[in-house]
Amino acid sequence: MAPPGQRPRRHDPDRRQRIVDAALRVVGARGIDGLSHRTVAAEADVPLGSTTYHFSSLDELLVAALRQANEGFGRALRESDVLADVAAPPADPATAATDPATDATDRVAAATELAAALARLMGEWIGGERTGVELEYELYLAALRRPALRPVVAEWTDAVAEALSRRTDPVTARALGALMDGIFLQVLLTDGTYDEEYARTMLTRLLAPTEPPNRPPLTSSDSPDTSTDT
Amino acid sequence: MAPPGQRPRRHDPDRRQRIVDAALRVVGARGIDGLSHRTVAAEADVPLGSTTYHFSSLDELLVAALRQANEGFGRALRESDVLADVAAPPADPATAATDPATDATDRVAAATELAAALARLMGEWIGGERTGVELEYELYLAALRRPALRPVVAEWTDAVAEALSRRTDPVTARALGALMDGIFLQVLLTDGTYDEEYARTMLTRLLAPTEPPNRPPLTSSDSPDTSTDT
Amino acid sequence: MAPPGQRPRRHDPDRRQRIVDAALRVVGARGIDGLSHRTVAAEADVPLGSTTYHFSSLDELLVAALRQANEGFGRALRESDVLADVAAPPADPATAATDPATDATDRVAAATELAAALARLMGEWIGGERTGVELEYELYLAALRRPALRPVVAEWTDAVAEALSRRTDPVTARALGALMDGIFLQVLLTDGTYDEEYARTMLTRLLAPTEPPNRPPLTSSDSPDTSTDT
Amino acid sequence: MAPPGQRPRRHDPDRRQRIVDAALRVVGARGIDGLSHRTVAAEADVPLGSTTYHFSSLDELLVAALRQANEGFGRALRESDVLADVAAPPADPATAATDPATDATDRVAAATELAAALARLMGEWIGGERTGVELEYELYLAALRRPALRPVVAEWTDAVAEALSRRTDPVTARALGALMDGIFLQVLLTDGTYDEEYARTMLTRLLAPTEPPNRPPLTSSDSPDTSTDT
DNA sequence: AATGAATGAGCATTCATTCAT
DNA sequence: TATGAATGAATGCTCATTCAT
Repeated sequence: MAPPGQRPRRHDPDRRQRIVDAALRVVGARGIDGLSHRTVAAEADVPLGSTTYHFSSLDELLVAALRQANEGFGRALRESDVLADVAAPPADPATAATDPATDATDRVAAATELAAALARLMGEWIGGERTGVELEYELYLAALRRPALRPVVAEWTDAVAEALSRRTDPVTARALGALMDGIFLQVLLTDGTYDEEYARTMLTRLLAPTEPPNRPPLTSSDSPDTSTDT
Repeated sequence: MAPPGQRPRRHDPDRRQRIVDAALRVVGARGIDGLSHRTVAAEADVPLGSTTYHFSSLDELLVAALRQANEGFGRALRESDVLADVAAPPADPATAATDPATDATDRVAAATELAAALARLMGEWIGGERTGVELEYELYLAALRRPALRPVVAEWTDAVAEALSRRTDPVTARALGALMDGIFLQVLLTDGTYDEEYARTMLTRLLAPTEPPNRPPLTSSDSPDTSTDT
Repeated sequence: MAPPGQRPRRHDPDRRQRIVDAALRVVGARGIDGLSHRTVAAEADVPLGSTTYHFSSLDELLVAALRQANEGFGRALRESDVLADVAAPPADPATAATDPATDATDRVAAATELAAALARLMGEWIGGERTGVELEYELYLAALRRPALRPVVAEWTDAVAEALSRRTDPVTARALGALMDGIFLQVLLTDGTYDEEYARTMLTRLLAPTEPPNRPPLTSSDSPDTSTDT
Repeated sequence: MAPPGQRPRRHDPDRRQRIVDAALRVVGARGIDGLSHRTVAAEADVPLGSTTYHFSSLDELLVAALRQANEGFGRALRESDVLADVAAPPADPATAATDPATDATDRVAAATELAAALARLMGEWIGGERTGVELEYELYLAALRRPALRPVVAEWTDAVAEALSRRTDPVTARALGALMDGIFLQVLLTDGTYDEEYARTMLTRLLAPTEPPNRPPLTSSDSPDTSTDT
């Protein structure tokens, strides 16, 4: 039994974990630029050499930290009502297409509901301590210049897309993620405030595909300009 | 008279400008973390003291650099056909609502067109050297942790929103910006490829406000799976 | 029974040998300064502790490595035609001194031949990958500051001198070694190219003692064999 | 006037020089491996940052140190009687070739003399503190793995060759340098003793081109300058 | 107004070695 | 007998900033 307050502590399992936790605290408090072997060692109360032993480079530590942060939000997502089985995932639109009118109505309702749930979740997340969101976005955005983080970000966006795919098609799911990112950033980067109503509206639009009103849907003239890309 | 071969260059107007240009090159090449008084002095070929003289802190230099980068994209935006006066800006959707049917048709056409123009612009931007986009996003996102940059980012998002407001309402304009950011980031952060079709589709949805149900619209062919990505 | 995919490898004979081989590769690739318990363990694919177990200090490992490198060149020397018994080793110049003229002629011919063989061998050695020579010289020269290596270097120079003594007297043999070292170093230290002709010429001179022809100039005390080496 | 013992010392010219001197002392005392920004700063009694300011890399410092060491030996060489104009430099052996017999005699005498002077100089150098020679050779040999030093070594060998060219042809001059290096190394690397007689003998041989006795002495095309160096 | 010299803090990383198993 | 974990020291280097000109 090691005397408390001292620092013999040879055998120390889950020291690795403690270091990751400390890294998240450091990034939260001082930003990624504030993360160094020294700062994290101090925060975790372990010797300097210990941090380089467990994570041979800072990138490695960042990867672990980002992955852990992702799990945090993933859990929040899962625990929220976003994924509640209000309506069965309409994975295949064709199956349920018995009564068009009813179907459409249901789909719009489901979309509204999902958008609202997402907007609420966003509000909850950003409403807490700003540090939390900032921390996660800082790690997330660091992938811009640190290729080592990119696979982890990809894992993350895939996971979100997949989760939302239970309530919409995969492509839309990705777009929802993109829009949520964009909205968060507008708030974070400009010292703005989060407007849940705005988020809900826009997410809803993304979920309700452009459907021209009561006219024979898209005229053929619509096809050509579709293909204008590249 | 300065001895030839030396580097006197006292009285040097636009030295300030040269420093900003150099800063952009440095950030493009080595990231924000690679920006220092030294690196920028070397890149601009000015004495070290000169950089601290003109920009007493790095933040100040970053502000100037971000502002200049913004102007670059602003110019591209203005020169593109995104803002072409195809249709008069329907600033207030209510005003033009004379003939619902015609109006709706026009609006859909205008939306499709604007979305396509934006998606194309995005493609052009990201299609060039990745460095360019990366550089701008790096400066832009740096505001997350550098309050000094936040006003500049706000200026920027306001400018974009205002520009787009000529073709849609201000709120939607902001959302377009958010979605564009989100899409760009998905590409940049995951080493992904830009899918113009996907971008066009989602921007279109954002531009086509949710039309309340009770009508029998949707043909199955119109459902989300249209957006074939990859 | 070790689980597959792991790396149990307890009882591993010739692990010691594998470590020495790895050390040579490491020095070849990264220089002596790049040699550490860690690098060699990685290169040999053995656990870190294993290197400190078999070689309690780096000097010990260097000794083993140098000895092994020497054997490599020793073998090359033996396999070359340098030691071919073209002419019987004129160990004692005096013995054969029957007919001065003939003898002198023969000796010149033998010297020319030996010098040519040595120069050729040098060319072959340095002509391959520069890494090989560099590696050996690096270990060899390390003795300058590492007394532990000096006995090994002495072994080596003695061995070379002894080998050459079959074709010339011991003192000259040592000088040949010295000149070869000097020539190699001129090439290695200045990024120069090896000039076999030059080497041959100078080795020949060393082998053909300044024997004043039929004139009486030099006092006998001046002749080379006077130089009693230790 | 700065208070002694303190360390204000802002304006300090020739601090650069002091650092180089300190570097030589450090290498002399602890070897190149013992040279670090810290050790040299301590030895020179300057702040750590000062060493990195004046020499942005250790290689740069080593270059300066080696150059300075070279100058030391160069001075010794110049001050010795090695270059004394005993006989006019027979730069072109052909010119003086009036009376073959006399000429040959003179040349042998000159060679003997030069060799003796060189051997004596070597003895003086190595006879002093071993540290001096060791230090210079350590820097010199470091070029093996540090390309940055190679040009300096080349400068040096060229300078020596050129100096000796006043007393012999350039190719032979280079060979003299090589042999001297080789002899020094045999002493330094094996804890041996310097044998001036041996050195003199071998240097003499190098200076006395193999001229077969009483036979028509090799056409001039065969003389040392044959060895076409680059 | 402009700048080169100077400096102390801090950085990521590598390392020989110790130690408990 | 081997070995993975652990650790404190050290290294090369970059830096923002200060200061005397």
